[in-house]
Amino acid sequence: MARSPAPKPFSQPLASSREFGRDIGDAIEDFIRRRKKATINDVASLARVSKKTVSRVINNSPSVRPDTRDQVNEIIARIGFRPDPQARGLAFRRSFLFGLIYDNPNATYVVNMQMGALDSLRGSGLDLVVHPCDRHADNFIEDIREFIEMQRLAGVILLPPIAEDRRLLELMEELDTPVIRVTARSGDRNDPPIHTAQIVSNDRAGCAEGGDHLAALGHKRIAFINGNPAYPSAHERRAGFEEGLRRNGLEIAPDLDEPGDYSFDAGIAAATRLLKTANPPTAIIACNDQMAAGAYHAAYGLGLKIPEDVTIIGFDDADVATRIYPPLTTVRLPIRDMARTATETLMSGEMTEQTSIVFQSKLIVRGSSGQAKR
Amino acid sequence: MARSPAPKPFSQPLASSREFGRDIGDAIEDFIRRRKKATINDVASLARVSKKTVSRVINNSPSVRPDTRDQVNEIIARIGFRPDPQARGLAFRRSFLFGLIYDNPNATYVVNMQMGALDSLRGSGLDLVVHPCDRHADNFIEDIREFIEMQRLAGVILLPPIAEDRRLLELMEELDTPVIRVTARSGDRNDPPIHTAQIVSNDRAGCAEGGDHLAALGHKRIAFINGNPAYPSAHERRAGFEEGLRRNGLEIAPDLDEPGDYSFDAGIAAATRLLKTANPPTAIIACNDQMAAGAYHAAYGLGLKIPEDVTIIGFDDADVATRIYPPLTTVRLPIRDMARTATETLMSGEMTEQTSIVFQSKLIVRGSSGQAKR
DNA sequence: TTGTAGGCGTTATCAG
DNA sequence: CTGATAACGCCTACAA
Repeated sequence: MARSPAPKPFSQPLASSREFGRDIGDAIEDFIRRRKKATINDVASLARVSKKTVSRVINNSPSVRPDTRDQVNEIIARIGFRPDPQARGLAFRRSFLFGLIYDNPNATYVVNMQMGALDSLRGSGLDLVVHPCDRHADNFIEDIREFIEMQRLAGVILLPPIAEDRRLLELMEELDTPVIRVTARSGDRNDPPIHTAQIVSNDRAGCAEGGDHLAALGHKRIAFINGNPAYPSAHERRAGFEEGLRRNGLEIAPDLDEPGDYSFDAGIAAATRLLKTANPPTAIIACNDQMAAGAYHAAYGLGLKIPEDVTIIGFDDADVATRIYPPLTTVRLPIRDMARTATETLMSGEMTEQTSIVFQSKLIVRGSSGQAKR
Repeated sequence: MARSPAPKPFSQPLASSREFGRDIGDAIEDFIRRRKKATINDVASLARVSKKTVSRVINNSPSVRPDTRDQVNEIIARIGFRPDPQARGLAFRRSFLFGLIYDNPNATYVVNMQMGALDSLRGSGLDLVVHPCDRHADNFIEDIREFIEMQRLAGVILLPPIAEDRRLLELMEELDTPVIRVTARSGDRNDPPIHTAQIVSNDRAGCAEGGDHLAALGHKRIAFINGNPAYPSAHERRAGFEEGLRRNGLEIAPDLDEPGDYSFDAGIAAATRLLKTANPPTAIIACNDQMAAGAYHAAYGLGLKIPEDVTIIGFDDADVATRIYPPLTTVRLPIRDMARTATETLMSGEMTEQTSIVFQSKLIVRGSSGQAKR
């Protein structure tokens, strides 16, 4: 996976106040008047240097005499030259585009990731191409291969859950395009090692805080609605909650342990079963906010009050967490920050297979959690 | 705004089972074995034709003899040649990227638009570059200009509210890049005409249905929480609701007419004021779902029940509409369909300044609306 | 219908 | 440090 460092994106040089000979000044005025898109040739002839020298300036080559550089930069600023990414890309065999690839149904999550990536991309001359995909489609891998190869992406960001997909990681290894994965930390499961830089979220930390929180509120009969077990995040979150409960002498009630799949409907179904049992829980932990919202519906549908009759906790701190009533106690991940860091790491070109930056999750206490009545 | 039609994106030819001479077959096998990215030159030499002929096949030029075309396509399929968008773009002076430009805080809306656009782009060889922006930033216009000019976008899709921005429309007119705007129909307001193709949503139709709906439920004391008046959509929606009420002999109670700005917090504030009045409304119309969710919070905060004590209606049918309890009666816009159509229209190249495709909104009745008690 | 020469705007090579 | 010349992969113009 040895990779040449990405070419440095273009950055606008500051205009200097250097003086030009009268003739050159006129030539520049002429040029500006024509209002045509400037090319490297225009800069070269106006600056009386070769294209290659201009190219060197553009790419911050150290082997340019300072005054030559200044002169070129002056012209560039004056005529408003911007190198064409297409032409540069053709020569570099690499575009000035980052690809964001995902198969994630959570709109808020995706948009936050996009925003974070764009935060870091802004002003760099790079742009973001989004590529949702369907990991269950027959051409899943081929579709992505084509996307990356055709666009000759400068970098790729993979979001969960496909960032865990073996087939995809193999593809990335083959493609020789810088990649970074965003993923939930897979603590102690013994998967084969992954040779890709990653931004990992420590889902456990915040979940454990959730366990503490429930203990502090006096809850003893605690239910759990699991996430989709196909995703590492589901295991991580569960492990986190269990750890938090265990260190307080508590546990998930074995008879109140429901499967789920991260969907709103699964949340309704699971919570309905839980709340209809003879000895219902005083608190329900849902593996994400969507299912927590489902639990609200189940509770309200049964005429229960939140948090008086049942405490509910979620995970994600998605928009929905504050929209449902009462606002949901949940665990927040710094999504946008993660995306920023992922993008910056990718841009820096200084990452290795070992690169792994961890972000901590944390509990946000809101109105859905209350004192246990029993 | 005269524009040359966009070059047709590349589409994969079907592999045929044509027979090759032994030597050519070998050459192909050799090529495939080398596993290097194929170029137009490879195809040309293997097919024993000139690059230009291959180019014609790629671009579906009619002036290629059918059997020549087949032969070239056969080679293309066999060696897996895909034309390089960068090189094509350089020659065409136009990239194979569509830009989606917006300044919209609604994640669901944005993602739906992206999905719709990508639905239509899929398999076309075009990709989508997303470009959120800040219409209040100093460099708002320049930022977008640079984005479009540098990437030489093949097309641009503008979403509301910036699709209404005069400065931006002037820029687009100047830039000579195909654009399509997505916007709320501005019925009878006498703005200067807009010279850009547009996909318009008829927000009124569904809102009027909302008025009918409230009338049918016997509501008479009806409150309104307005959207941000800076957006045409706010006026359109209001006009729609008013029309629906009026044709049933009803109106928005003059003393229950609250300003708003589409934000959740504004919804809470306005609804709180409304519900605390001496003679509160039996129904509240909110200009979007976020504010409707805010109204839920206000109602619940005051110990009221929905819909027993107050009926609430929103607009958008955003995710949140089904997550809050009870599910919200709201007006749905076919966002994704609109994005698909916008994209297809842009791809077809057959649009004019006059192009204007209207999508109807419609009422979705859910649990938040009930019979008026008074 | 097909091919040749040249160009799109940039960078790589390798001399000076 | 700088520059001429040849790519990069494809398309347009003009010929044949």
